[in-house]
Amino acid sequence: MRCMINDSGNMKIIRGMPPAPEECRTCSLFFTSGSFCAHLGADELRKLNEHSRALTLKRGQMLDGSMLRTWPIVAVSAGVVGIKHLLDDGRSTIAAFFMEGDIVDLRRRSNKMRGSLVALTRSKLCGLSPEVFEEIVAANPDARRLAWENLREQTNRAMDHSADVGKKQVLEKLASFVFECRQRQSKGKFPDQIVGIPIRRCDVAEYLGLQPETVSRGFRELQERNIVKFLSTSVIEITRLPDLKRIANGGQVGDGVVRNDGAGVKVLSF
Amino acid sequence: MRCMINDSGNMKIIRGMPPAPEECRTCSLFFTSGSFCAHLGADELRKLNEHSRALTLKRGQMLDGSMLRTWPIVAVSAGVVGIKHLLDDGRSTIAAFFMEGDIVDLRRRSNKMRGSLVALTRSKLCGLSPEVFEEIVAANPDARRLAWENLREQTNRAMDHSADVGKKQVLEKLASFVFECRQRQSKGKFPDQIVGIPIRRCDVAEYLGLQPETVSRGFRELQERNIVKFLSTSVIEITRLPDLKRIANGGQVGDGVVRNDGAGVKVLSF
DNA sequence: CGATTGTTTGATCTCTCTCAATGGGCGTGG
DNA sequence: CCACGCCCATTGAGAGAGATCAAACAATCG
Repeated sequence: MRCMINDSGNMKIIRGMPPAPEECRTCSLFFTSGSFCAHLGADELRKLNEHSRALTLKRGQMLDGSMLRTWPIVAVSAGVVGIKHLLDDGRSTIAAFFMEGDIVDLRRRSNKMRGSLVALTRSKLCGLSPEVFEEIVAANPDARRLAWENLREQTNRAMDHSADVGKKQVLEKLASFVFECRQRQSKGKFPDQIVGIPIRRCDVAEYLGLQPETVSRGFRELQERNIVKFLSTSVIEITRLPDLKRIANGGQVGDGVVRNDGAGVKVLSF
Repeated sequence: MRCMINDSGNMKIIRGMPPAPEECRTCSLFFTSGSFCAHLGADELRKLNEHSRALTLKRGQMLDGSMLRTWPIVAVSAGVVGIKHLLDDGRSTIAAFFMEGDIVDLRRRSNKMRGSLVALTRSKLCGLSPEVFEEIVAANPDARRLAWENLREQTNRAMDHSADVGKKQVLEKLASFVFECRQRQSKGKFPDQIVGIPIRRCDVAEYLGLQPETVSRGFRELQERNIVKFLSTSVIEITRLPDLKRIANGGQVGDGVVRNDGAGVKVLSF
């Protein structure tokens, strides 16, 4: 890293290095320690920035094919974007979603891209030049490691998600989703047991392969069982973490009313 | 590439280079032009081989945690392996499957691995040393590009698959699955309209989030509609490619009996 | 503040799962 | 080489979970 943040929140450039480009210095990725950009030298950053394009998307806006051909690699600096697949009869699915720090590489070998990148909230992206990106990845081991880890993480998440939507029950899907949100939300944003749902109900539904109505009913049931509590539409508190975990793993769990917890054995009724 | 295959099928080492290790010379990956190993120099190959471990798995065998900690990166040289997720109540899901040429990187950042690698057919694997792998990827741009492409392809497949299992209908899942098999089967193995199903029905079911019975019924319906024809349990012929494609894309399609194709308009009955 | 979009609730229906039983294929062992 | 046994694939009938439809309510945005 060529820059540091001091206690008063100001950035301090390590002297002797040329400064990072203005656009980057105001970008959250520049400061996020786990992010690709934070591991670049000022010279690399400048070159990447010169061949980048900042994009601001409103919810619902979509990066179409021509855009993606020019900017197939996109870094997310704020908001949530998703890969949306459309079916002929209008049904649509969100195959994955990406948040701050994710680098989405939409280049695809032979077959055409299925799905397109859609903003699920107002979001800020940075389209990166594939050539410069490759160049940096070749030269900078740190950046390479991070890019590889990021992509691998996306693969793992996508595979986990496949399993989640494949295993059928609604409550299980929702519980897994809550944990996915918890794991991905930036540290320190909320206490551990508070989870922000970064996307709307209908997007949750499309992500989990459900109907919005079903999502609503499922969340309601979790709340009625005292496993979670909705502080607002998009912020929930996990009140019974073990139960939620058990549900996410496919284990049965009761209505939250403990009949007998004397010997660690809970007799549960339905 | 440091080696070539001549017309009579024999391998010819380009002179001046040390020969590749014996184990590699008998491995299919050594010859497959799109594979990682085929793009390594003999010296790289030898070093990788020295720190590798060949594994032969029978159907059902699983690479457990301790194995995966030592060999988190695995190249598949024959057969089919899958990532299997188990739920507390016994349900299981195949989140993804891998075939010849795939490099499966099971290293995972913070959270523990969900799911484990299981052989879906008798298969041959090669556990690679992460250190040597990294070293090669750093030094060899060709290898880096291939490894990256392979991983990205896995990500894309996993995301497509999420969408497939999320969008509900059985026939659509099966149609998509047939296309996935077709796309992934090695070129020249079958004519274009013939697709081999490399895994068993029950694995297809677990992969698509269905029950084996439902898979069976679905395939039967596709055959009754004259869209596909089963040459054997594991080999199918696509008889109406456009219809199968339409189904895979979520469009409605009739019973295969064309009522009126005069003006390109098909009136379909159900 | 009004219009639009998103969320929740209830009633009904349909698709897929479940359970049970039969049939076929493949490998094993004689 | 053939017969046996096991596992897998298939078929059918019934049940349940989630989808669908319709409508009221809440939230967001210009």
